[in-house]
Amino acid sequence: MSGGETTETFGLLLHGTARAWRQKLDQRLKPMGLSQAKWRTLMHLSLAGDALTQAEIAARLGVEEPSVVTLLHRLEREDWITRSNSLRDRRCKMVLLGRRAERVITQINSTAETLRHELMAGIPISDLQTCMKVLASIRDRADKDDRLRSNGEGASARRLARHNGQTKRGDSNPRKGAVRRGSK
Amino acid sequence: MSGGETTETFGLLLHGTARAWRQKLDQRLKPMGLSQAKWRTLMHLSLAGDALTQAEIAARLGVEEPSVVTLLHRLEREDWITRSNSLRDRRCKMVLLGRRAERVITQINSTAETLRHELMAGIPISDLQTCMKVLASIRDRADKDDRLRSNGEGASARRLARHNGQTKRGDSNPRKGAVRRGSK
DNA sequence: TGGAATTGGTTAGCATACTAACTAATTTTG
DNA sequence: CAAAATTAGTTAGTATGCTAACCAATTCCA
Repeated sequence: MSGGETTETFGLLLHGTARAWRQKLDQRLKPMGLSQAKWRTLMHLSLAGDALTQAEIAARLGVEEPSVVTLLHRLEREDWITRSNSLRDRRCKMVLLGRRAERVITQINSTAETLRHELMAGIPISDLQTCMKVLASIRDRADKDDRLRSNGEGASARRLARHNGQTKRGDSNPRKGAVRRGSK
Repeated sequence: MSGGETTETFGLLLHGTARAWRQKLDQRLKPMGLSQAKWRTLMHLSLAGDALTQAEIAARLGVEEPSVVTLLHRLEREDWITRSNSLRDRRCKMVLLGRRAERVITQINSTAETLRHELMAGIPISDLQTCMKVLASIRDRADKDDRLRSNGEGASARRLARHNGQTKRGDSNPRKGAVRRGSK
């Protein structure tokens, strides 16, 4: 290992911890027929208390829209949610919880809560808070756009799309013309 | 702050941070034709300094063997590695770095190193260490097997497959039927 | 007001990871 | 030693996520 010891391990540790957590949660929710992606979607819908558009869901989950398309397809196919066209805006589809989901939401939340408790039991609150501060700091930096560095153009406060507001991805996304292809 | 708030955010934060880090790394390595999964594989091969079997690679990466199969397929197709049958054990395939990989390994490592530096710049070492301690603690707990607790059955103290040793996964994998006697 | 840009959703194609079930080779054991 | 079990690798099928490219509706603005 070439680098500093501390920094070397951090990435692996962070990744490994998130992974272990996710897998454990998956493992416990699987008997209910739910993966983490599905559970998180249902949870956000439940928190919202109201129908959401797919774009809003994508923003809250922190994933791209095409990802939620298939995710919602699966959820719909399994009767967890329903989708209907918005009357306001004919582009939108409103997503809301189905009966089946409402019945198990609390159960699901308590499972997740129990796991959280188990995993963090005995860790001093202050350490936990320090850890969260560090993580938030790292995440904010990682979320920030590069290209302030490499690219000399305007690059003023581009988007910063936080994934908990409903800011969509107003990125430079020239869908139509002049795209670069053929890389690899 | 009372308990709920802290624990509520932690999972999301952990997940989001790991995710942001991963995406940033992917984004920077992509121009070199490498994703994180590929880069990590090459790094572990490089660290080993010698050929590894696929099972060893899976253990080091912390993924299942079927996952490395396709991963190595892609790496081989793109000339990053070569695979050959072992002379010792005709079941095994030995995997080793190709020329192409050797040439860029250092470059790859330095990219990752730079990113780490950027992301953690300005964070006090002591905070970082506290954070790592917390993460390690959580990960260890999440990796541990359940069913000592909730399940009253024999439970035969499974193993605890750490994903950094070379412990293989003698996991619950009853391929055919009815195995499970006191191995280990 | 009418074209241009933006936004919401979709499809297509790929990357990554999983479990289940299989084959082939080796090791364990009765 | 031969049967049984384990180990290494594979294939098949699925879940989850991504980017690129597209359509349709809406909004912006000259």
